[in-house]
Amino acid sequence: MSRGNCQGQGWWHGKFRGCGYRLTIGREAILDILSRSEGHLSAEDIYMKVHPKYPNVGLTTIYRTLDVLSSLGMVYKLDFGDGRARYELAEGPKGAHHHHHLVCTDCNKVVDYTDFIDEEVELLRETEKGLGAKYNFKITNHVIQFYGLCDKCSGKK
Amino acid sequence: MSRGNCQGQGWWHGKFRGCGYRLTIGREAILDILSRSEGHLSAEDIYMKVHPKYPNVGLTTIYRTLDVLSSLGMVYKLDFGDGRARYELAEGPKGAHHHHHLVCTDCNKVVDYTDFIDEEVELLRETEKGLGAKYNFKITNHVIQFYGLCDKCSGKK
DNA sequence: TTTAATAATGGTAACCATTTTCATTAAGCC
DNA sequence: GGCTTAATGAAAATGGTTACCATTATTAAA
Repeated sequence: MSRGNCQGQGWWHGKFRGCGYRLTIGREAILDILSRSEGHLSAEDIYMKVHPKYPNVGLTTIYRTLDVLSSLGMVYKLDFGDGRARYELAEGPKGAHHHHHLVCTDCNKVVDYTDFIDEEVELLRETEKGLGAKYNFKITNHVIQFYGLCDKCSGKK
Repeated sequence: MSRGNCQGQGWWHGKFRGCGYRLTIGREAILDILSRSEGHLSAEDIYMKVHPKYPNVGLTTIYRTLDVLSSLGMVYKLDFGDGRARYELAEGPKGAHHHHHLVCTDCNKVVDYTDFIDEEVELLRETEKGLGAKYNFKITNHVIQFYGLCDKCSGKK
């Protein structure tokens, strides 16, 4: 297999193998879907997209794979408060832009924003350091999200 | 019973009536529990605490009441990522301290912190204004939360 | 290549917090 | 007290996610 630089079989190949996981058809299909569709897909969304091409990849595998991916830090598991988790690929090899989310509570539209990101990230980093020390927490993650009504939905009613 | 000035029947009486809601035993019991127990209670937690005194207040009513309370802004509905919602009284008449949360992903312990709150709130306000204008969102809410391992849990294993 | 060890899979049933349904009860107003 | 209608509770339904388990695929060893 090629050297470590992510050419030829997807940059994730190495990551999987390095952690003792096997790179299977199903997993590859899921990663493929995630990387080709910019968005926040639910497990079922992914299932729907994978199924036509690979009809024998079950929903269970989708969930299991997303779990693995998220524990490897390759995928972010997002919660927009509508009762189903969404998943998005973490920064790839070339580092997709870090962003936060703005969620419409009516139509569930999600806007990725990067405005203020620098300030937010800086404050988060600072806060993490402070809180971690004060409360003896080993902070691994954070959520910052805004909820409201989008253009269209705030006009209704 | 006394006149309208919030003496003797709880400060929430007026708020309820003013919005066309009826003040019932169940609702009062729930508010009572929420205001007396500092914490983040799940619907079932509340049910458990209400039940001994008012055995005929059902879980359904708990859920429905929490919904009303949260739509009135009297209660915050929180999501710590463990599959069940938590509720806490919003600032009462004397204004409890605004705080954010630090959640242990292992034992689900939650720390309310107020450190950095001022900076956070200021940044949030700014961001809300900026994002609202740019994306035409009417922002009504935000979440800022940290996840990690608490003192005890990071020591295990 | 054959084989053995074990990781991964898919279908189904289970899980469990939350909602819905609907007939009954109780609040608030006269 | 009587009336209108919101509120209620019990049970059933819902729906995303997980557990179970027998089967299959992958890898390393022989």
